[in-house]
Amino acid sequence: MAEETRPTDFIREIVAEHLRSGKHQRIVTRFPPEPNGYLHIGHAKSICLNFGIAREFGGVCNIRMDDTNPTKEEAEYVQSIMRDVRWLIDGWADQNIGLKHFDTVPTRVSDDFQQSAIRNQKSEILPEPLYTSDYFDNLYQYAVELTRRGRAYVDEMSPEQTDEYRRIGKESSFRDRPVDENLDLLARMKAGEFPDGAKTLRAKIDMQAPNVWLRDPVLYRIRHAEHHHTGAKWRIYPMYDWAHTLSDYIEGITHSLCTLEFEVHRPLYEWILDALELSAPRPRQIEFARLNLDYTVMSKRKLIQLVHEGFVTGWDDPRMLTISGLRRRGVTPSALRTFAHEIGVTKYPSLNETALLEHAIRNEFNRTAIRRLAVLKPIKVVLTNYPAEQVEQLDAINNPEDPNAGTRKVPFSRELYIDAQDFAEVPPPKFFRLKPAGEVRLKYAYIIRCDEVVKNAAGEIIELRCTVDLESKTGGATSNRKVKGTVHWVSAPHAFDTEVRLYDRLFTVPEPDADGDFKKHINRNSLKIVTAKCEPSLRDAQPDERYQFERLGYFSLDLDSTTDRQVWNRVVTLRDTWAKVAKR
RNA sequence: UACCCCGUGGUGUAACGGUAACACAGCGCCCUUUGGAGGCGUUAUUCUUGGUUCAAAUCCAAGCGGGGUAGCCA
Repeated sequence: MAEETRPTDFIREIVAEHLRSGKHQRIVTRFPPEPNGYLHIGHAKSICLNFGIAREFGGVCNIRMDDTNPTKEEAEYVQSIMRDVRWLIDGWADQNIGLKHFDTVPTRVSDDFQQSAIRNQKSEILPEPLYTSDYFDNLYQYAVELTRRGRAYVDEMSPEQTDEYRRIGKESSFRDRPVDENLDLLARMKAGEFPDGAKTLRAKIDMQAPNVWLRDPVLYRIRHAEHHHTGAKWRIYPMYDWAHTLSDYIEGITHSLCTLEFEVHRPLYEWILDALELSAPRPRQIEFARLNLDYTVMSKRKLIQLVHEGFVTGWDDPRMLTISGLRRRGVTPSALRTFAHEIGVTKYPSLNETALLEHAIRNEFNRTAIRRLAVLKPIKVVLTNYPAEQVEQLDAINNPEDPNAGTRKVPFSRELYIDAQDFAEVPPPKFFRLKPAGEVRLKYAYIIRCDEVVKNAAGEIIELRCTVDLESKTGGATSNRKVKGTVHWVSAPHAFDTEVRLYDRLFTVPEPDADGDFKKHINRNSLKIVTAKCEPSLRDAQPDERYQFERLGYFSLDLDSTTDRQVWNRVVTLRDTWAKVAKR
């Protein structure tokens, strides 16, 4: 399997070296989402990287909610994130997930601290992730320690002034406050004595540093806000750099993998570990390029606009590249993992073609999907020389790629449906399908010839009257006759109707946000709903099964399905070389 | 503007100083009771210029191009 071939990237090389040299005995990575939105395929890349490394090197990947900003985060997102992560790694890295250990918060009390993996019990109750906010006490103690060491101070400048001073490299007049005063002020900040924005705790580094993140970054800000996880306990909240670095340290993370935009934060990450003189082994931050895909947008901000402004039906709209959208559409975790594996991991900010994702899906589904016959846009075909009351049960192969999938019976009768696209009254060149006086094979059945095109008053085609070569059935005398085209069909009296949702890309251009106005490139025809005619055996279709409607694509049952009416999602079309030829 | 990072076929990745490999996409042919799948073939003076070396995609320098950062967001 593709995902089993050994992937080697610069991060895995570093990890392997750290194991070889004995710097670490056991690898601990982490996936640290902020619970302020749904996970998307870019997060999937990160999940596959972090859990993949834990899995390959026999380590652990902690899942930690990076919840340091009470005004932006909500508990409901925690549930969706957990669901998405577990779905994506299920059956693959279950043994490597690091969760909250029986309600015990990790506390690094010794150098050999190690986070334990918790077995995925597959219970209905979602296990609890780790939370940065569980370390708030710890983080505060570290802040006191930093202040005591004279490496931090309480500042009173306004946000605007702080920005301005940072830009020009000027020191705050509060910078050289005595340690005792800083300690006192910090304690009073914590006690809630000051209003929002009145004071901050700042690291005392170097206001002239070329890297602006070293120009006395803010470590704590005052926020009189309720936190989704810690409630009303805190009035000061740590900033990302402080919280993330020390959470990594507390959990014994060995490799802290993040995206490129945090590259300039790394000196600060290391400064924090140094300033506190924290004992080895220390975590190491390594950055990689985030996932970019063509014909889509990836940021949470833009995805949320698509939802709120009604361009899609929700976070799990099958057109959305959120994990929940992909899941609903019918993409499997394994296909997503294969995709993540195939795009690789580098520091080059690339733009990947969505075609690669489609390929990963097709490649897997070709091996696993059950073949069925369905007609999306029916045209009636009447076989004039076939007995009116006769019904044959023909053998059809369930999956030519998998002999064990066996066969099934498909009813055949005098009246059928074929797809409108498989008939042309005035055929273009190289049209191998049905045309007046032309022949075509009905898959698993007979060769037919079109004798007559019947139209209504409006000139629309009502039915095709055809004759069937009665000897041409599989195993028959003329079954091996050379006929250029083969077409799918369904017996009219036996077929049943279903709703089928056909999806196209959400945007019309490869880089919708290149000009800063992605909404004007939205594809208004990204969803088409049709009523399809399906062969009877499809009545038993299962939600977790993937189907190929022959010659059309791969389909999956949508959760809107009821006992009365099935709703299908087209996950991806089949490769269609004829469509390309026809275009020219 | 300052600082940091990155430049290998159309796209993405590999080659770890020894003469450019793989996947996807495209195109052509073969095969086919899915115009699917499969098989075969085809696409690169490794951004530029200089330097080091017997030897450079790999090391060094400059230029050019792209990306990131400059929230009391993460």
